[in-house]
Parts: sequence; C-alpha cells; structure tokens
Amino acid sequence: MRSSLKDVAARAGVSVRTVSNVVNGSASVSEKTRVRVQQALDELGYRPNLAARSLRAGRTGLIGLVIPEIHSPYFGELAGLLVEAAQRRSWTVIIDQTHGRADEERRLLKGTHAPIVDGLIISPWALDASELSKEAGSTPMVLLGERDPRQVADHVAVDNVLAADEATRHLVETGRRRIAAIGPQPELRNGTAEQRLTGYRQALRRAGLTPDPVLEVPVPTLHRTAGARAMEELLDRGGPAPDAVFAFSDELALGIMRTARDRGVRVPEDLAVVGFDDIEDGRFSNPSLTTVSPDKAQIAERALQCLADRVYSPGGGLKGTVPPQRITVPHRLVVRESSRPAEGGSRGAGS
Amino acid sequence: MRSSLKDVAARAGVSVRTVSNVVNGSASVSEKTRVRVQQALDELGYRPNLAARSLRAGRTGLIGLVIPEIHSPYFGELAGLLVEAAQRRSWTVIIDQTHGRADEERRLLKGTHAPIVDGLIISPWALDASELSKEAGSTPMVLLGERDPRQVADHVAVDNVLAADEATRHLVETGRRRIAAIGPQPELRNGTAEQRLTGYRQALRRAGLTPDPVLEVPVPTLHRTAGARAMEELLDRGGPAPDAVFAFSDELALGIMRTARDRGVRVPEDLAVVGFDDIEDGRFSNPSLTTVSPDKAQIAERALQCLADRVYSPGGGLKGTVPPQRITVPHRLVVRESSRPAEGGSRGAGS
DNA sequence: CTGAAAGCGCTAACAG
DNA sequence: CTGTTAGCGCTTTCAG
Repeated sequence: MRSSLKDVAARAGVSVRTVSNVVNGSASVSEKTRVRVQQALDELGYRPNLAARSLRAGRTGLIGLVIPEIHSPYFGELAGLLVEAAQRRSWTVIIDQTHGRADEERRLLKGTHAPIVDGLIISPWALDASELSKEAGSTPMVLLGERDPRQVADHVAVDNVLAADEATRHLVETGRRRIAAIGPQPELRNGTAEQRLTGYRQALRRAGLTPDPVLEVPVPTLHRTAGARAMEELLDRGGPAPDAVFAFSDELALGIMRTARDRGVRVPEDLAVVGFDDIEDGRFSNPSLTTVSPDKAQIAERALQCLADRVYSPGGGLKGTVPPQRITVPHRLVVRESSRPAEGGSRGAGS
Repeated sequence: MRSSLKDVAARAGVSVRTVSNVVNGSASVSEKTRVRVQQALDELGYRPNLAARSLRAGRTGLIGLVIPEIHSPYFGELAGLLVEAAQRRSWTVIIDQTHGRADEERRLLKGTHAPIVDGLIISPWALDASELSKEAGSTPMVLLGERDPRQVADHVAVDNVLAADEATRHLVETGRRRIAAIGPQPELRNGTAEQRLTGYRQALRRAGLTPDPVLEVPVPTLHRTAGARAMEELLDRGGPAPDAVFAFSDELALGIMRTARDRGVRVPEDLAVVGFDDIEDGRFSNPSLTTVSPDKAQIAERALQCLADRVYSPGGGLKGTVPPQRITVPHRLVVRESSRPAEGGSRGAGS
C-alpha cells in the first residue's frame, strides 16, 4: 500500500499540514522540521495521490487531444510535440482517435473524457465548430485547422488559402500549365480542404489559367491509398494529362507518386508534385517531396497557450469571458525534387 | 458548476445512495424512484466526477504508455492500436515519450505518472528490465520487445531471433551472398537489436556463409537518417560492395534506399533490401519494401490482457503472486519489390 | 428498498 | 511556525 500524508506525518511526528507544506513548499517551514519531514518522505517513498489532489483542486492536470488518427505521420508528429509542450506546463495528455467519424467526435467530447480533462484540443473532421462547442459543454477547447465562422472557440491553424496559393504559384512559375488539385473532401465539415481549394483556384486565376473541374479530384480520406486511386482516376479520364499536381496532404502526394511510377509517368519530368504537411517520409521519398511546411511546434505551443489562458483564468471556460482567439501560425514552401524544373533528371540528393 | 450526486438527490427528493444506485445499477431500485431519479439526472446533465470515483476506488482507469517516440511510424501505429484496445476495456491511455533516454524512462516510470496510472506499458530502450521494475515500484507493468533474463515482468514481443533468421534466409534464397546487417545498437540495454543480429548470423551460418564484421553496421538511432548514413559508411569502406541489406527497422531501410539511389545503386537489382516493422511507408515507397511484419494488433491486445490480469486480481501487482508471463506474438515476412530477384526490374506494382 | 454517515487523501481556512 | 479540521464527490457499510 502506498503511504499517505498521514503516514508520513506520524513517522515524522508532525501534523499532516506540515507535511503538505513541505511537499508543496506552500508555507514556510522551519529548517529543522523540514529536514525531518523530508527524511520521512524519502523513507516511505511518498507519492501524492493525484485523485485526491484533483478532487480537492477541481482540476485534473489532464488535457484531451482528439485527432482523427494517431498513426498518421502528420498527427503523430503533432501529437509528439503537444505531449512535450504539455509536459513543460505540467500537463498530461490523453490521446483519442476519431477516425474522422462524427459519432466518435461527439462521444469523445461529451461522453468519455469531458468530465476528466481540464481542456480539449481537437482536430475536427466531421463536426463543425458550433456543434463541437455544444458537445464540449463548458470544457475549454481549442480547434486545430478548422474554420469557424461564428468564432465560438479558440483556433490555431496556418493560413490555408495563402499556403495553397503559394504552392500552386510555385508550380505555375516552374512552367506547369495543367495543374490538378487532389484532395477536396466535400463531405467533411472541416473547412481545411475547402480553403486549400480556394487558394489553388485563386493562384490559377492570377496566372491567367482557368480552373478546370476535371482537374479537381475529391478523395474520401487523406491517405496514400486515396491519393493513388485519385491519380489513377485522373489518368484514366482521358483528355490531356496533367503536368502537375497539388496534393492536399503529403500522404496523398506519396500515393500519387506511387501511381505515377506504376503508370510510367516520371516525376518531376512529366509531372510535378507538391504536397502539404512536410512529414518525414517526404524528405526521404523517391523523389523527395516538395511540400508546404506548417510550423508544427508553434501549433502545439500556441494551442496549449490558449488552453492555459482559459483553464487558469477565472472566467476562462468556453462560455466564459475570455474572447475566442484566432491564431495563424507561419508556414513555408519547401522545394525538393518532386517539383524541380526538368533539367537534371531525378538523380542526386536534394539540398 | 457541474452538478453532483447531492444536487440530483435533492432534486429527486431521495438520498445520494439511491442516486448512486441508479447511476451504477448497483442495487435494485423501485421502478418508480428509478424513473424519477433518471429524470433529475437528465435535467441536471449529471456527469460523475472521475477524481472522486478514483479516490474511492483506488483505481484511476488510466494506463500509461511509455514509448521512445510517438511520431515514429511503428510506435504511432502501435499507439493507435493500444488506444483502441484500451477503449474496449474502458481504459484511457496516457502516452509519453522517452526519446530513448535513460533519465526520461526513469522519470516517467517513477516520477510523473506512476502514481496516477493503474498500469504501464513500456517499450524500453535505455534501461534493462530489472532496473525498470525497480523504478515502477508496485505498478503493474508490461514490457514490449525487451529481453528480460530474470523474468521480472510481463513481456510481449515477436520472436526476434527467428524473424531475423527468416529475413536473412530469404535474402540467401534469392541468391544474395554479401548480406549486410544495418541496425545493431551496442549502447542500448534493450535486447532487440542483439536478438536480430543473432538471427541474422545464425541464418548466414546455416547457409554456409561466414558473418563478416565489416558488414555489420551499428547505428545510433533507428531513424531514416541513421540508415542513410550507415549505408554511406558501408559503401565508402571500400572492398566488395554488399548485394543485400537486412535493416533492423523499416525506417533504416528507407534511409538506406535513399542513399542507394543517391549513389546510383539500384534496388533490388544491385542491392536487395529487407526491413522490419511493416510500416505503411514501406508499402508505398519506391521500390516498395520487403519487411518482417509483426502482428501489431495482437501485441496491443495481449499487452492489455496482461495488465488486466494484474490490475483486476487480488495479488496482481508487479510484486504480487501472478507469475510474469512471456508472450510471443506471430510475425510474417512480406516480400515486396525491394528484394525481388532481378528479373522484371523495378517497374510494376507489388502484389 | 432506502437513508445516514464514514472515509478515500489532500488542501486550506482557522486557531493557536 | 504548526496543529486541527472541514470538505471536495463518491461508494458502501450499517441500520432501518
């Protein structure tokens, strides 16, 4: 059995109050007793009981991270960064996956963990912001990469329109003309794909090109398989082949490159490819992948900052007095082999 | 403010005891009062306070997952599966990363979360089993992929010696003779790399080949970069070039293939490559990667089963009466393009 | 079938 | 500077 404050107090011949003070440094304790108590603490291997502490404090020190899937490279990297940022603030992270399903998003917000976490960070796919905030009740919540017209919660995201515009412009500037967009997800309530589509079209128009619906290929998921399949579709449609693709995620892009290879389409000579997310695979793929790189560390840091602002402030709850924030995190375009102008072929390491 | 049992009781005009019974179905309640209480419950949107419940029960419903890094593809996939398996048992998972550092492994076991979790699943790199069990104290613990001569804790792992043997044999059978092993990690206390090396040598000897120390390249980590660097080293050493590589992880293998490409070494024609882990990237890489595929779902399931056996049994603690188990999970060799006999070239999808 | 009350371990208000 | 004690919300023993 683990020893409690009472046990330690008995052993040190002081009251629990004093022991508590020593443990937390909450009030001044005479050096003599402090040493004695510390010794008893060590001897008994005292560890505070978190449940009791939470019950008292009304806070658990846990925050929930709700994402579509842990094993996806993008969310995996993000989750890792969030766990570390949380650690710095003495928070512990509970991770849950929704697989992008509405019922799971709903369940995780209200049912399973809402009562136990101090706050939530969620990357929603199926639910829109107002429904999310309804489910979350009064638990402070930060949305990742979600559009929220009515501003009901805090947001942290890159400027998706701008980023997609830059990616597309890069393709235009390297001489591409039939630029496809693989990644729109009409069924999702998440605005991300929509924003990237907007940026893509915007860049085309600015370059004097007309967006062609045939070149906009929707996908059911952002996985490699979906990318591979979408590319097959695109090639099978007949008509003039695309000479570039802007993929809404790196995973899609990797699937696209796989299909290209299977069909004898050379990347980047015949087809330039740009992805989004800057996952590690893309740095080592063959060819290496040009991509939009969001500052993930900053996403993690700012999201936690938002939560902290609410959890530790009096009127901080979601329905409290702290106004919802919209935080835009920087991104940059990383050019690698998959979109290099066709001069040196595909051989050779990227810089 | 969230409503408590007392609030509900007051509203329904009954005692807290009765409300508690309705919530938990723990004793029989007359239909009439049950309905009345249920109504009060709904009206107030009652949610049990987990902290209080844990304080009472002495259990938190949380389990800790301690892995080197969340964002690695292998651990990401495993973490996802564990979270789901835990959900089925009404457990919630806390994930922490050690980056393979001894101090982090120690800290996470004893300091930060040990007091709050009901059990631990750990994939150790830096600490050996007996030190781990010392740090964990009496918290039930399951080790993933770790050798433990003194059997101080439960284990779940594939048969690494056998798996490495099979992978190497496959290379021998497709006509390779100078087979390198990239992945030994002498500094790590984790026995995994060592076991894979044993299996590799064993297969070579059985085929009448003599293990050559020059072909055994140690690595500092299991990342792509380390693989790329190790391959460069191997090629720069001079002497006859290897015609195959057994990499101790898929990530290493992907780095190796990257270097091969940069150096003009064709895979699989000039160099066959086999990895370990069966991560998703390997299915979409160019060429696709032959690998040893451990049954990850079963690893997750069995690990949780072990924990459940201890947490829910009277003498179940780590130092209790339940004897430590050693569970071996199945694996299979998945042959893809990277090790195909050099006949059809690298073009064409793998089956 | 239901009520009263003890107590899980901790913190903090109140005394001394 | 330190002891005493109430009470966080819940489960459960003991009565009725």
